Amino acid sequence: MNLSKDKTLDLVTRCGEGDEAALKLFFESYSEDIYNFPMKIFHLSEDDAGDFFLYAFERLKTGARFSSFKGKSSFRTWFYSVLRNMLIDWQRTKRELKMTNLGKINKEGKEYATIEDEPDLRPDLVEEAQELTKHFHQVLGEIGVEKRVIFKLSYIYYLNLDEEEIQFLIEKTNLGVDEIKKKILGLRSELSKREEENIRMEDKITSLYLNILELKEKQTVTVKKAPLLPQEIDKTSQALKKKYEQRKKLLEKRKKGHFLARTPYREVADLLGITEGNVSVTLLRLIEKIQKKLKFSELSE
DNA sequence: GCGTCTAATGGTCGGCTAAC
DNA sequence: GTTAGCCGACCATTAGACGC
Repeated sequence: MNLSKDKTLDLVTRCGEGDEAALKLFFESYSEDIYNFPMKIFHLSEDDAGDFFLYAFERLKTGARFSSFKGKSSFRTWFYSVLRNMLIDWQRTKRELKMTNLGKINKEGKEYATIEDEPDLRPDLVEEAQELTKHFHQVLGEIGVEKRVIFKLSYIYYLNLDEEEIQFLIEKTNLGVDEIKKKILGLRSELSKREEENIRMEDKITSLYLNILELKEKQTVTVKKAPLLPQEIDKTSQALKKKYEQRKKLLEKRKKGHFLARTPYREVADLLGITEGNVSVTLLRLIEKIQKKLKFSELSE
């Protein structure tokens, strides 16, 4: 459904006031956009898009978010920014749930999500993520301590070393506990810069998508004036092509896992006194092994 | 068969400059 | 201010050899 600018502004204002009829009409008009958003911009699967839809719905249904729309930009531009921020929050929540047990309990004794200080209304998803975390650590625990340390050091930004692993590092490096902790803190600090850069790249992907939408709109308008402005059409087409290529490159990088804050092999190799090639090959085989085990257990359930 | 290592290769990044 | 192109340095991956 395409509403006029005035009608959209009126609808959004009423949603901001918590008007139930307006909220109902809003979801009737924009459900499809919310659902398609993660697939179009972040190339997520339909399953993930469904999960994100529920996440977004829970956060939009009160109408409180709409009060920040002042009509300075087009509603769609504003709305996509809101969805983009929500999607980043959702992905972070998912990632944290997969890596660690949240362990945060509210006054009523319920677990809550880390991003927003409110109860998590999707217990099924929480349970599923916790199960996966448990499984992942179980599989990791079956690997020898040396390999496990290589793996955890490589992803030290997201994982913690247990006592056995720290003891192994002490013996292997002849460093004291404090020195090892200092080293790990140093690595995490460096990696946090990389994580910030990753978030910046996610923002860039969204911004490119919005640019593409604007250019497409411009192209439609210009084509209507053709053949008077053929050069203008050509210019817009070229700009559009360029934006598509930039976005494609970033999406490919993300697909290859370049948006993960992984410790450089050199750091891991130096600390353990092994070669970088050794780290690389060990990590590659470990990842294959872990994936195989996780897939096998999924199939056997 | 598995693990480790090395050398070669390909890919990426950062700095610089020029053009728009 | 942004983008593209170039180049050298650095990093990650891979193939192949070797030992257990």
